[in-house]
Amino acid sequence: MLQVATIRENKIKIIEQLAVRNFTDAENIINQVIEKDTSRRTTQTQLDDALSESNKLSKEIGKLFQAGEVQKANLIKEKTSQLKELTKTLTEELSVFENEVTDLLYQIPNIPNELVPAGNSEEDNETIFEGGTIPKLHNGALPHWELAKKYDIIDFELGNKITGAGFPVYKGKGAKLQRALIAYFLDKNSDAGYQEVQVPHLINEASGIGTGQLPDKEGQMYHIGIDNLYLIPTAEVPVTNLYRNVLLKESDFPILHTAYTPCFRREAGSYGAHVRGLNRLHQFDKVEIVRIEHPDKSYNSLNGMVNHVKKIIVELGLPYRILRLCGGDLGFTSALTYDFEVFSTAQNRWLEISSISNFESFQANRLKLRFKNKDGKSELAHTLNGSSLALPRVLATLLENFQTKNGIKIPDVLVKYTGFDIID
RNA sequence: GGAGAAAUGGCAGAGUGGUCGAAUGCACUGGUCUUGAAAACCAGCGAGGGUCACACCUCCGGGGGUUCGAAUCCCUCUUUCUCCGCCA
Repeated sequence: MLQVATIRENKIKIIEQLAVRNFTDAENIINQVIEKDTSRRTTQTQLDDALSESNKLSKEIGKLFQAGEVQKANLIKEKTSQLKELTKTLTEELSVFENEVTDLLYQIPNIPNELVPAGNSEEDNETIFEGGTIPKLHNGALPHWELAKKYDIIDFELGNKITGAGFPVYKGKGAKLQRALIAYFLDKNSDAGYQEVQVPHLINEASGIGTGQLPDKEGQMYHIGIDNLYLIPTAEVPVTNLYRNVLLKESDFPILHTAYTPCFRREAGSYGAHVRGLNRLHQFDKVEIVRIEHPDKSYNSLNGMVNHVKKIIVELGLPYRILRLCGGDLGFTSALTYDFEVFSTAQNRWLEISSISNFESFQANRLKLRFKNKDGKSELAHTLNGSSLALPRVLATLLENFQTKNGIKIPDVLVKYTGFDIID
């Protein structure tokens, strides 16, 4: 969430920038924030004064008791009782104002970076780079869900029995290929300086709030009621939350992590033909990269992350494009996002396999993730993350694009991980 | 799951109702000394709100309570440790 101080100081500019994401209610909400925060501060000052007075009197009472002047002490006690009533009222008022301000802040999305193009939907995303070549497939080339059946490497029906739709079972070379991809991605990330971490797959409420999944997107996560925990929708949540309530030194930057985790998403209301096969699942694997950065360096790092992911996709030999998300498609917490899409030849469509974002201080503010700057003041750090990569659609595209009449060829870089070079 | 103990500043560790935001040591930062380093000595050294800056307020695991006054007493939650049980 945004900081009230930032909102106060840049009100006009923020309203303008939020218009890029079609957030039309911005002016109204921002005015309310400022108004409520002013009340909050006034109340805070009144409360502080009352407490100050009360503290003074209490100390006096202490001294009087020690001096044995009980009567005088009792006289002052009456005064403090009145003050106590006052502080109680003010404390309640203060907490109401604080909650009102927080609730308002929760409704305001991150301020889009200047590079974010205006737009309403994914149609308006800006393609900034295309690479690789789309292969010519032989006659009778199949979509990946047919290939999965033909070579018996992914079973979509079997998962129905265990859990339900959207929980596929990977088998034999399918399972091995997926494991190979995970290992390959992790190695690439480690080589680029990202420290590997293994994190919990269940998160508590505070973690969900820290990275912005709660309270806004509660319905997207699986919730375990008995323990009030959520299954992670992405490794971003546990990994970024490693730094919740942390005060860093400037020399700690940059912080780079990579993690492999399964991801669980309810995907409520998104069934249909376009989500066949591996295109959209309730459980899928992903390798994530996360960075904690100095504010001056975060956009540089964002570009570095994009280049890093690009290299991996190029090595795999997939046709791809990089999109800069428009205001309408930009996530609530992000200031600038680049999506990678690969071309799934048999389906004749682009599939998103990575999304790389700079959240600036939006998450850091909720996380209370700060660092001591050169002036010795605490300042919010910047957080970034990206997929490198989401497995199912990479798998789908590999299967489709590298199919031949004799089987599915494994990209050279993966062979040392799979131990085989063809699925037949 | 049962029984007991504990949670204090970056770390260790005092503090059991009244000038305690908190002794002391280590670590860290600056300085003196030194050719340089170490050692020694001097000084500084938690966070948030608030202020032009002070003042002032809040925070001793989280929440609630008792009291004029709570790190200190009570309730509750969480976590950690020890013992027992169970177990990959």
